[in-house]
Amino acid sequence: MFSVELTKKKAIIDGLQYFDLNRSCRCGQAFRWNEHGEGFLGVAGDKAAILAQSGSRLEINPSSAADIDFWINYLDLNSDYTQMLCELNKDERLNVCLTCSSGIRIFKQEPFETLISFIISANNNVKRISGSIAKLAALCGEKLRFGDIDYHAFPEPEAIAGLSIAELEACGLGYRAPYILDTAKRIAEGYDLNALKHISLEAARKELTEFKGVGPKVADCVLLFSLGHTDAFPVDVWMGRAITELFFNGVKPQKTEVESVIKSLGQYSGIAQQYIFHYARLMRLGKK
DNA sequence: ACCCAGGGTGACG
DNA sequence: CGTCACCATGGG
Repeated sequence: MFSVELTKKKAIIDGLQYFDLNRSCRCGQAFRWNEHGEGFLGVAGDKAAILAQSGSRLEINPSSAADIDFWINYLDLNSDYTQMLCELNKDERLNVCLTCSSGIRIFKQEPFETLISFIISANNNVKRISGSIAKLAALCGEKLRFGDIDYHAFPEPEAIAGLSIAELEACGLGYRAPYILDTAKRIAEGYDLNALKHISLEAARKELTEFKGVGPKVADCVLLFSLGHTDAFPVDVWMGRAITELFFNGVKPQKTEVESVIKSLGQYSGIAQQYIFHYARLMRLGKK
């Protein structure tokens, strides 16, 4: 599948297929990856890494040498996308998306971090979302060092739960501040997000939308990006446009018609969603 | 000044 | 059940 070569502190992965670091880091699934030299510097939880790709070769430079397996799992490199892509490519309407978006992998993120991040994402844009998360981490995330790089871990639920509304608003969270506070308190009190991995998509959705600031779209992002539900299908403004163009010849469909299309995409519809989303933004569908 | 951004809430019918 | 004004904030 792929080989791993370990040096003192780095790992060289070779023989990768269907992996595009640049697209995966920029596609809007995670908000703590930034360009760094030839690659990307990212933070997940309390871990950081510098990643650089050249063809089928990926260099992983982790903040701790013990985290190589963590990053291989985070990047979902152990999954074989061959069969899934083959499955999705049977739908001709997806061909153009899969071509333009090839190599995007769904990162396996931590549920609480993902939940907070996507509550922030509501009616917001990627640049501002990233900025707010960075400010939140700087405010109450553990301060850590990676070589000569200072960074902050994503805050623990208890840390966010201890903030005031004013402190949260200072992170640029606007009207979402009380949602973030309430959610952090619930998790700090012991709500187990990981349990949602093992129940049905519908039941998990219902649970998540009980959190303030979490509607169907945010719930599906959390389910897809952190809870292993590959058939969760977030529909935002871009997806609405893309579905209208790709599946309904530009005529806005009914809600039930959209649901029918999603169902037809099968158990990997969420992965397809990511490819379609990237395609829609790339093509600026619905804009000049 | 207006519109938009990986939408959700609450009120109203 | 569906619709819709409103919600903070910053960039285009």
